[in-house]
Amino acid sequence: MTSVTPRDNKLLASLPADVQERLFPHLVRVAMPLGKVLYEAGDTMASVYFPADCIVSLLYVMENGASAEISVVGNEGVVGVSLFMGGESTPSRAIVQSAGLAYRLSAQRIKDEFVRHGAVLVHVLRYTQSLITQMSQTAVCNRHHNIDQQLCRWLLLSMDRLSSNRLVMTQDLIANMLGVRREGVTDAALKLQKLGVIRYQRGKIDVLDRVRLEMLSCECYAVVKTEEDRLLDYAVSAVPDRRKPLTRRVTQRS
Amino acid sequence: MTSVTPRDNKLLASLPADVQERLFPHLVRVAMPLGKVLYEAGDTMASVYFPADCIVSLLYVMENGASAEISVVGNEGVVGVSLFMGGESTPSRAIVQSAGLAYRLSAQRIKDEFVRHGAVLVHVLRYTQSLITQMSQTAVCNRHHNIDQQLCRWLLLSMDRLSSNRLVMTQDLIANMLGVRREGVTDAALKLQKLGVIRYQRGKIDVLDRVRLEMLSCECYAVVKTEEDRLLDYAVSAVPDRRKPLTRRVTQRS
DNA sequence: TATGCTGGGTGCGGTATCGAACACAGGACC
DNA sequence: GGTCCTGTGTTCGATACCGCACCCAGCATA
Repeated sequence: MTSVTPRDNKLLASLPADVQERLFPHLVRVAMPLGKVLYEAGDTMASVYFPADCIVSLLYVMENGASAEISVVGNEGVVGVSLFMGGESTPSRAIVQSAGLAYRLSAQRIKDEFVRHGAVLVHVLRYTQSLITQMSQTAVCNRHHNIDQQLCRWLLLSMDRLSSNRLVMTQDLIANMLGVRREGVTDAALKLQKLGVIRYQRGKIDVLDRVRLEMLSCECYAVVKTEEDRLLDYAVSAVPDRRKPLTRRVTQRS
Repeated sequence: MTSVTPRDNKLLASLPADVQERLFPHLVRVAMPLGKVLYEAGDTMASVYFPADCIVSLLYVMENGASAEISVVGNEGVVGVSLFMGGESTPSRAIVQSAGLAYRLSAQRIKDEFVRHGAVLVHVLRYTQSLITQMSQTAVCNRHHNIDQQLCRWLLLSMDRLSSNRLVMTQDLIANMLGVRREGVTDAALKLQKLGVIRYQRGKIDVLDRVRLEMLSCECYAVVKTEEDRLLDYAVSAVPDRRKPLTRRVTQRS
């Protein structure tokens, strides 16, 4: 818990040493309790957040109150891409889905760094593209796949962003994220439990058989994961304009 | 038809004069016939396309062949944002949804221009953010709104990208875009026709009452349109880092 | 022990959409 | 004129999900 450092965020960790030296002194470690709202839809953003061990959901809330998660951000990325995209705000809400810590950076710092057109620009843009993939795939998934499959996808995406295979998350909250009824999640979760893939009890979900979970998931998880692996291959992406090999890795355990 | 110029693309038109002078000689005018595939999912992109009077759909195709449009690009934007985002490819297909002309620019030219970190970077990033809004809203719309509403949204988004209020588009194609059955579109279109909002005949759709169409649409159209207006206010966005006023304009006729 | 709250399980009718099959009409082509 | 193809209209049963209502179990608190 106290051993968390900025380098727990993979995006930060992958930046060149000189950029890290320049940036890290300005990072503020902040607690991210479950349910904390980082931005409300339309808010002008004052900072970006680099999750260390928490998960943040980007959620659209409709006029009638119904909602749907469009993407999820963990220690592989950053919350608040609109800041460097130039829009300063988005119509979505950012809310903490799994508690933990994050590092906050002021809007001006990230923009200054962005304008230098160095590694930060390259990294955050590639990350943003992976976010676009996740959003697009969510759109398709919402259209074509049933709750059972979507629950699997959601569990996998969440697990990838945590070190453990236990999620602290009620079915009601999951239903809100998926934009479906709580009962629908109950049904799907019951099926998974009967298959021995997960076990849950009052808000705690343990994934017992990840491989089977992947098989039961729709293709959307694999697409997102593959594209993430390709785009966030931070280790070698520090040189701008260097073409990445396009090989797609097979989905595998984190 | 022959009077089309690069300035018919609003993104190009809004660039500063010096950038236009540098860029325009490298633009190639290309025909965009209905159904032409600009990129297949996963293709490495060789060029970007600035639509002049055509519409391009970004489409996800699933393993089982089912598909869904995640966003639509007209003369307000550019096709191929992955090129400057750094990914070089996306898992989506880009396909011409309404025939016309576009201006093609090679991958290297756009990247060179991007690296100068001038108006082009600012413009395309803001445009990309509006694209993100469209994708996100599509995800939510797919989850929560019925075919009737989605058809209205889709017609409005398409009309905004054409000068006329006639769409040349069969119900079957629309169904592919929305990711629903053709019969579902037939039903929805029949209702709209009976209300006197549209008239159609064998692949030609005339919008007779746009105001009513907007009222019948779900909120998703207004959200996307408002955000587009805010982000693509090209006229005054040429200065990097200049903060835009955050006033939201009411949705109105194009 | 009583109470209350939260998380989860179940049942029921309603509805939107699906998959499939078929019928019909406009227009192009011979 | 006849023929064919494409675009549209219609029907029917299946199903996934919804809204609602209610119940039960675990757990904390008094």
